[in-house]
Amino acid sequence: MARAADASQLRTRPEDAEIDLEGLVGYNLKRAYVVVSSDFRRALGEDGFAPRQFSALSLIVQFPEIIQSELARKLGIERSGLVSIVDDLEGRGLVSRMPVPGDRRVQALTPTKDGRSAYLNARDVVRAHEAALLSDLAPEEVETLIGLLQKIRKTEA
Amino acid sequence: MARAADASQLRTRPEDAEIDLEGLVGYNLKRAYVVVSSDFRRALGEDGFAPRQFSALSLIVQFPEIIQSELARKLGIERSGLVSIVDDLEGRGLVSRMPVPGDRRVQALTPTKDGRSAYLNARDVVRAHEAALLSDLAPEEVETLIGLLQKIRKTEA
DNA sequence: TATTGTTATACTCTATAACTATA
DNA sequence: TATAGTTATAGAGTATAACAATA
Repeated sequence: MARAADASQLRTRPEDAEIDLEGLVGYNLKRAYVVVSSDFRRALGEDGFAPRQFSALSLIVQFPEIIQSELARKLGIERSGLVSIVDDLEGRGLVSRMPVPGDRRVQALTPTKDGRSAYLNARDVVRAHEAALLSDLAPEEVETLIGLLQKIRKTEA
Repeated sequence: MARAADASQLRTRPEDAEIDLEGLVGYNLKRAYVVVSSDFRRALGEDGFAPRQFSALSLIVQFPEIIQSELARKLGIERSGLVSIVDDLEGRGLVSRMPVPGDRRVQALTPTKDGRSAYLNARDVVRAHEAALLSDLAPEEVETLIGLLQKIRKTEA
């Protein structure tokens, strides 16, 4: 052999040129999400919103009187998983479960005044966190990225 | 009011035009990752590799004799979290923990013959899964997406 | 003192199944 | 029969802290 090779650092066979974890969308999605979500938590602080609380509150503010089943559907999670999220938001006085005349099975979710302002405040923090984290990307790149991610989401069953 | 509004479906105030969960990179990343990873699991089957087993095996094949600490670092997880992943791969006979002369603390991870062929086989299944799932994206779009995701990863602490 | 692999432990997120009260 | 909310439960995945062996 012409050169000594560090077996732990170099590819050793021609077919290994095809071994490329970095070329997979799934792997890169996961790694990028870890970076963004941990920075999200850092930005929102110890007792701030976790990503799922923030998403849920955002949709409750956007669609006041949304019922839990519909919110779960929009978030892409099971109804059962939403219970603790709403419990938390209600416990903080940010959201109210309201009876709906005409169907006593359902609970309409409405933001309280505190909930609306807590949301608007958190939204600004989240925007600042994304702006700082994505400062290496041009605005068009961020738009492109979001468009491509939404294209992938649309392929869902 | 000129038109009746369904409060659960329409924005009701001007400032709410700025409420836009869909405009956040983090939210879209998470949703897209859920789509891709659940399709990954479906494609690889009940007792196939989970994403993290696949990633670990891929790097062990790419870097034979890699030590556990270094593999954890490359994967972006803690050393302690890698133990059960390697236990699983070793239990299936796909990877061996080998002593390293000169430093008796470390374990070098090497794929077995079965491990290498199981990996190459799984890699083909993963590629087919991604090709099918991303068939709405042009090849340049996939490249662009991966490039942008890697840019985000590079901002990590 | 520092590092490697390991164990114990706990926490977050999520899913499934079953229950209740309604429809 | 079917649906909305709920509870109980379990399983990934991951992190932190501590330990033994070794450097």
